[in-house]
Amino acid sequence: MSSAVKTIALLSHFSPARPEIGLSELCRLAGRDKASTHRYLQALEVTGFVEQNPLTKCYRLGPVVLQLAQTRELTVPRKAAADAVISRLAEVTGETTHVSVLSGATVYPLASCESYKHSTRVIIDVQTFPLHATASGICALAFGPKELLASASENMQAFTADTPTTIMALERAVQSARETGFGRSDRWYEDDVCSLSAPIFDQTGQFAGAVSVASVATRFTAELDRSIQWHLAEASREISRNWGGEIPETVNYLWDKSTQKQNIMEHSS
Amino acid sequence: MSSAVKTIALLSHFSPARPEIGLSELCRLAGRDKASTHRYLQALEVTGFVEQNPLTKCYRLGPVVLQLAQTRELTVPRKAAADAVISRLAEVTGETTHVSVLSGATVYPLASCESYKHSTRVIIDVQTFPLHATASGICALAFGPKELLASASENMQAFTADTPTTIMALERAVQSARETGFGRSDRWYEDDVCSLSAPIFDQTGQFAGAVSVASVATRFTAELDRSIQWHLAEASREISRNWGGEIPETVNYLWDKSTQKQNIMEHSS
DNA sequence: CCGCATTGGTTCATATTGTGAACCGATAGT
DNA sequence: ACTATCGGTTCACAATATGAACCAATGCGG
Repeated sequence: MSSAVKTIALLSHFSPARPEIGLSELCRLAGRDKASTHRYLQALEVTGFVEQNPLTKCYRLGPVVLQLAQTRELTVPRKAAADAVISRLAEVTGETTHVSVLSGATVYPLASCESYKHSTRVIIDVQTFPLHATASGICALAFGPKELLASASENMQAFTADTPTTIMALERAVQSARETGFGRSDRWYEDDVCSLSAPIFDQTGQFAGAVSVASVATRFTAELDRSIQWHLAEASREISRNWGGEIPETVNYLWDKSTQKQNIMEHSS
Repeated sequence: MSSAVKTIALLSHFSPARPEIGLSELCRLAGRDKASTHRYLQALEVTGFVEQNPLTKCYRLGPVVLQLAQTRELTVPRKAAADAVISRLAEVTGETTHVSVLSGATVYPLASCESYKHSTRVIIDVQTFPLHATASGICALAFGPKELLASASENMQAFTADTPTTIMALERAVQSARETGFGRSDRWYEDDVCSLSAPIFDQTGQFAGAVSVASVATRFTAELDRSIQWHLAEASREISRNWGGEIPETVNYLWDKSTQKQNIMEHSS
């Protein structure tokens, strides 16, 4: 691994939950010695990626990240387009919603929105969505480039008792997503969290990301499941359109079928 | 220089004006060979800092920068606080306004706002504000840590025919800023651009950044100058308050004096 | 259709750079 | 006064970065 990657990797330890980190603490988090970590931090400091709180000596993210984000958003204005959609999605479903994007072999969070309908709700605070254990990840495997499966199977960490840890279990989940048009994670990544995801497609016609609803497992009824599916399909259609893409007919067919089935069920009930 | 710094430095070549860059082009911009540049880019790609446009093979900023920016903004929510103020400032002055922050020995842009009052206006598209040639930089030298002067005098590049390039000229500018409470740049960085800056102070009582108005030189009259000074002082007071700081009495006194002098002039006119 | 230029990307012997245990001085709690 | 922690530095040793030369692919003018 290049030293540049090791240096840059330090940045991933900063998060809203842990925005300021001292040298020793960062050593522990990164699993490295003080000398190296300090050198890395100096490299990040001269480039403006971190700055040191002069009072506490702790490090925090620096101002250049704001510049870069602005350029990224002007280049690929995906966040702004997704924000409004997931906000509405959170409102109608009453659950936490989020959008993730695929870059290389990794699914990154792009934006999230919490609903205030319930006093308990899911908080999205992850750096990357594991391919094998999250609804977004399953979506990526089912509708994204097929090389992803290799990456996914390399590291199938068990986050909960239910996380799929065998290739067979993973392939079953992926197959199910391809048949329904939705990724699904039932207490696979966090206890008590059920998630549903719909794939998003961009101007190249490729899988570009996923829009998801994360619900507290205890209130995730079959009815809510159906409702979320319908709204997810709508949300994905809208975001895909905003990103310059459109839903492939094969996927559209799956969603329509799923919706029709629901209508039938609703009529018969 | 560490390889990490060299790697990270590649990111600074991405800007709204040049959001996607090919390998060869980046080699030229960075002044390095293809092999190294390619290795750097791979490091940036695996960490999600850049991604490759699959069609053009060009590289562009990746999604992680958005994550980092979000964390930064939650940690140090300076941009949001400044945005509203510079927007109003742009409206009342009719000129382009911006806010910069000091991190280490570098002044970075944080936010900018263009006025639509005139058909010609200044566009802010810089990565860093040179200490010796911009109003923000002079502010930093005049009111920031005194070590900055050494950094500034190390590289006094002449951007225009009027850029101060001697220590003496620079010290004169800094002295003037200390006496008036405003940084000033009269066609020092770009031809036809006059800028005025007021220092911003944060919760530690230290200089934290500057708020500036950049005007097209040909319409920069003495009257506009006075008007901008008054509004800048107000803007700085407000942003400093938002950032948890307050204006030192010494600076407040300078601004008040400046305003009073203006009143006297207005009365006598 | 050919030749020339340019693209993104790779190889490998060489030389620079990264590494981390041990260390220092400062601070804080017992 | 003792101990533990903090941020930060040193230096012999080991790994990593470097870049000229090299492919293969693409585009373009004649």
